[in-house]
Amino acid sequence: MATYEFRRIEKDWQAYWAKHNTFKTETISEKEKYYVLDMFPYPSGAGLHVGHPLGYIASDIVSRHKRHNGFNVLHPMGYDAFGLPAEQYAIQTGQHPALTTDENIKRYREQLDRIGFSYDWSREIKTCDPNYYKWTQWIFIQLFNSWYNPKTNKAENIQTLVSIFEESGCETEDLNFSKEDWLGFSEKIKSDILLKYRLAFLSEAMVNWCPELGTVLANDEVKDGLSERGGFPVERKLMTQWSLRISAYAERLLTGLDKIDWSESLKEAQRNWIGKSVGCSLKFYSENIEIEVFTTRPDTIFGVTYLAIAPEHPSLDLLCVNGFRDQALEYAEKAKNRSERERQAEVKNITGAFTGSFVKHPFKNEQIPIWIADYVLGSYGTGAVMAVPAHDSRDYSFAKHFNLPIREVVSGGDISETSYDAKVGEIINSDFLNGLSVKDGIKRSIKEIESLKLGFGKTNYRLRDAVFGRQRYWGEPIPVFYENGIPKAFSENDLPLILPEIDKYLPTESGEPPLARAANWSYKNNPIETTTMPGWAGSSWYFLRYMDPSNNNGIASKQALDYWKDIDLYMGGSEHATGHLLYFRFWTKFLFDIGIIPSDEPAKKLINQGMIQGLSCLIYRVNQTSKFVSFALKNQYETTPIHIDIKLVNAANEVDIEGLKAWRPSEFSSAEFELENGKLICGTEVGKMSKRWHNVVNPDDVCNDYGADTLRLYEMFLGPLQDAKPWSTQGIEGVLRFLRKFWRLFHNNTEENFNVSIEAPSKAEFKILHKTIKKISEDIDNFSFNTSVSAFMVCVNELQDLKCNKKEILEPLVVLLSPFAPHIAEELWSLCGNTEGVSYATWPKFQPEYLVENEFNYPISFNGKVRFNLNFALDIDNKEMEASILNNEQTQKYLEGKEPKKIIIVKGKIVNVVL
RNA sequence: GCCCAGGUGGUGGAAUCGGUAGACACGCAGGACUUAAAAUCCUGUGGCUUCACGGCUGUGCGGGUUCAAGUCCCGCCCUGGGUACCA
Repeated sequence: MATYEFRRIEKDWQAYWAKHNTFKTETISEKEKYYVLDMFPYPSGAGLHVGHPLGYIASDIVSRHKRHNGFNVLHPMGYDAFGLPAEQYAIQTGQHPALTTDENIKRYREQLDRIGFSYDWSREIKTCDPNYYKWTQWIFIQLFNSWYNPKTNKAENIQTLVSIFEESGCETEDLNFSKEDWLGFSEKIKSDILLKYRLAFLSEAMVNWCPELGTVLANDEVKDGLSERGGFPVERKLMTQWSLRISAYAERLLTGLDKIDWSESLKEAQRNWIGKSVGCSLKFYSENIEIEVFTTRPDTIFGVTYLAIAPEHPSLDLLCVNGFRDQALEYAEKAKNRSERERQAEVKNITGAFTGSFVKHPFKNEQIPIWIADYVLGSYGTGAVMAVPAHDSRDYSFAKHFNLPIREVVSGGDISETSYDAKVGEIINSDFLNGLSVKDGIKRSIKEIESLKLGFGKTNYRLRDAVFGRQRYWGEPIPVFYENGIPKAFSENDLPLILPEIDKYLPTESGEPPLARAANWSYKNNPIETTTMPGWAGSSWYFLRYMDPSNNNGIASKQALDYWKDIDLYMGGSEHATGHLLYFRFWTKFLFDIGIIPSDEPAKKLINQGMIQGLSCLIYRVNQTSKFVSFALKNQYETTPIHIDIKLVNAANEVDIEGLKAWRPSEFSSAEFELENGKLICGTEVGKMSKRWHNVVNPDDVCNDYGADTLRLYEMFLGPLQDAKPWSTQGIEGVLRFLRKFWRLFHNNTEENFNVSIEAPSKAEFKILHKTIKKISEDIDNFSFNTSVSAFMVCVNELQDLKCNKKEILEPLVVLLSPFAPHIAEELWSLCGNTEGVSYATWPKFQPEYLVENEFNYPISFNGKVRFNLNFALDIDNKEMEASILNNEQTQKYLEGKEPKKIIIVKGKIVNVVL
C-alpha cells in the first residue's frame, strides 16, 4: 500500500519554494510589516544538532502565520562568521579561516534547507563578507567620531565637544583647562584629551588577558576566571586597548528595559549586569591624606569604624607608615598578585593589613584607621570604602576577625551575632541624623556632606566599558591608523579595510597580533591598527542589514530602515543576556542618537527558547584495567565513566559491543566486558549536546527517518518553548502517526486514493473546525506551540470518529497546519485542487456561532466534591435549576436528609451544594 | 548569599480568569485483523480499596483565605538558571 511519502513530498515542495522564490520579501510594501528574527548561528564544524532548530521552528511558525494573515514578513537568516574556532583550525592546519567558514556555512545551509524554513535567502548575510564588514567598520568610525553629551543625554559628533573646548575650556574632576589652553595644546595633547570622550577610544586599562588564547577578552567572555571559549585561565593585565564607552549608556540601557517585552529573568540579568547603585562620594582627610570613598549608605556615617582600601589603591604607598609599612606593603603585593580566580575561590578567607594611617571622621572628633583589604575591589567605585561593620556583612566579618569596633547606628537588628544590613529602621547614636528613617537619613546626610564640600550625591554602575580590540586574525580590522602616534579614523570612502592575507595566523615573534605580519599594512604611509574587532561587533547591528542587505550607500536605505524599524519578534538563547543582547541594544541606541535609525530599541519582543539537552551514554572502566562493567555492577569496583557514542546504544540502554569495538578499536577491541544478564548496560546523563560527549543528534537523520514535518511538530510538542528539555525520540512516533491520520482523512481512510467530498458539513463537523481555528490562533499568539500540536491531534481524532472527509472542513485545516508542517500542507492543498501554493492562503476566520451551546452538562458538587453531572439549558432560571437539583434522586442521597445551607450556581461551569 | 524561573501519573506535559486535576502523546497491559511481521484499529491505564456499584485519597511540605485552591496568602524544603566580596 502506498503511504504518506514524506521524503518525496518534502523534497518536491522544497524545490518548489526555491524555484518560485516563495519567501522573497518586498523591501517596501503597502502591507503592514512584521520582522521575525532568529539569532544567527556561528557556523561551527560540527554542523547543526537537533537543539538548533527549536527556536528556528518556532519563529518559522510565527512567520508563516503572519504571512497567512496578510503581513509583509521579513524572516532572514545569516551567519556570525568571524570567530575563534576557524582561526584555531587555521593555526593547526594552515587552512584559511575563510575556507573553513565557507565549508561550514554550506553544510549549515543544507541542513537548514531540509527542515523547510521559510527564510528569504536572497537576504543572507555573513559578517566576514567585506560588503558587510565595511559597515561594521563604518559604525566604528561613527563611534570614534562621537562623544556622549550628558547635557543632551545623547551621542553627538565630537566636533560639538571641540567647539565647547574652544569656547569655554573644560573644568571637570580630571581635566581643567581654559579655552586659551586648548588652543595652545599640541595636536597630540588634544587627541589624548578627546580620547577620554570618544565612544570608541584607546586607553590604558586593566584588561582580561588570556595567555593561552593570546588575546584580551570582554567581561562577559570570562566566566569564573576562565575564558568562555576554551576554558583557559584569565589574568588581569594593564594594556593599551581599544574600548567602547558602553558605560555612557548605562542609564538608558537600564530604563529602556521597561518598554520592551523580554522575559523578566533576562531583564533582571541585564539589570544586575548594569548594576546601578545610588549613593554618594565622600572624602576623608588627615593632614596629608585625602581618601575618597563611594557609599550607598551615607546614613550610617556615624557607624564608620575604619576605612578599607583595595590592594591596588593608588595612594597605598603614601598611606603605609612607620612600624606597619613593610608588613602592609607585603600584604598588598601578595593580594594583588593573586589571580581573580584565587580571590574568588577564597572569598571566605578574611585577610587584611593595617596601614598605620588614620583619617578624621567628618562629623566628629575621632581618628579612623585605614586598612588594606582584598574584599575591596580596585576596579569599582573609588577602590576604597567606609566600613560600617554593624550594617554591612563584609565589614562585620572583617571587624570581627581583626577585633575592630562595631557601632550600631540603625535600630532593628541584633548586632551581637550578625550585621543588620536592611534599609529599614530608625537611626540612632548619630547626632543630627538621630530619629530619622534610613531613607530620610540618606537624603539628610548627603545634604550635609554636600554643604561641607566633602562629597556629593553620585550614582555608580557596575557596567564596565567594553574592550574592543582582539589580538587575533579572524575578525574585522579596526579602521584606524597612527599618524605620528596619533590615532586617526580612516576616511569613510576608503572602506572596507580588507582583512589582509598573512603567512601564519600566529602572533609575531615580538608578540604583536597576527595582522602585524601583513605586508604593507599601512594607510597613506602610516601604520594601521593591528588588533581586530571582537566576535560581537558584527552581531551588534546585523538585524539592520537584513532590511536592505546589498545597499552600497549605507547600512540600509533610509526607506527600508523607516519601514522595518525594529524586530517584532527576536528568538534566541538566554546565554547572550549580558553579551550580544546588551551590545546590540547599545549600538541601536547609538545609531538612533546619530539619526541613522528610527528606533532606540532593536527588539520589541524577545523569546528565549530553552536548550535541548543531550542524553549521554556512559560505560564504566575499572580503574587501571581494560575491563568494562555493566551499569548495575559499577559500584563493586573503582570505576571511571567513559562517554560513548549514543548510536551504539538502544532504547533499553543496551550497548552494541561489536559496534563499540569497531567505533574505537584501539580502546575496545581487546577489552574485557563484565555483563549483567548477558548485556552491557550503560548509564545515562543529561547535559549539553556536544561532539565532545558523543551525544549529538543530527536533524538530517531525523528528517530521513521521520520527515521534516514530523521533526518540526515533534520539537514543538516536546513542551513549552522556553523550557530546557533533554532530547529523546520517545514519542516522535506519535507525531508521525498523527500526520498519517491527517493524511488518511483526505484519502478515504486508506493512504492511497485522494478522496474529499464537497458535501456540506454537519454542525458537529463545523464545531470541530472552529474550535480548532480558535485554539490554534490563540496558541500561536501565546507561543504555546506544544498545545497547538495537541489541539491538532484532538481535531483529527474527532474528525476520524465522524469519518469526515468534507472539503469545507479539511481545506481550512490544511492552512492551519501549514505553519507547523508546511510540506504535507502544500501537498494536500494542491491535491485539493489549488494551483497557488498554500503559503499565502488566507488564515481561516473563526466564527463563534458554531461554538454556541444551549445546554451544559453541569458537574454537581457537594462541599466542593463533584459527585455526578446533570444537563441544563444555559438560559435556565437559577431558581428552576435549584429546584430540579434538589428534587434529583442522587442529590437526596448526598444530602443525607440535611437541608443545604446554600446552592452556588456558576453559569456554564459548576454547581456547588453547601451542606 | 542575592536575583529569576520552576516542583502535577511510569515518562514528556495539559488545566490561559479560583470552578470536573491528569487534555494530548509516549510507555505499558489486553484484544481485533494477519500464516507471520509491520502498519492500523479497539479497550484499559494516578494511588489505595471493592466481585461490582462505589468509596477514600491525590498537584514538593506545613498552615491559612474561600461555597470551591495545582491556581490566591504566610512559612519552609528541593531543583534549574543567572550573579557575586559592586560598598
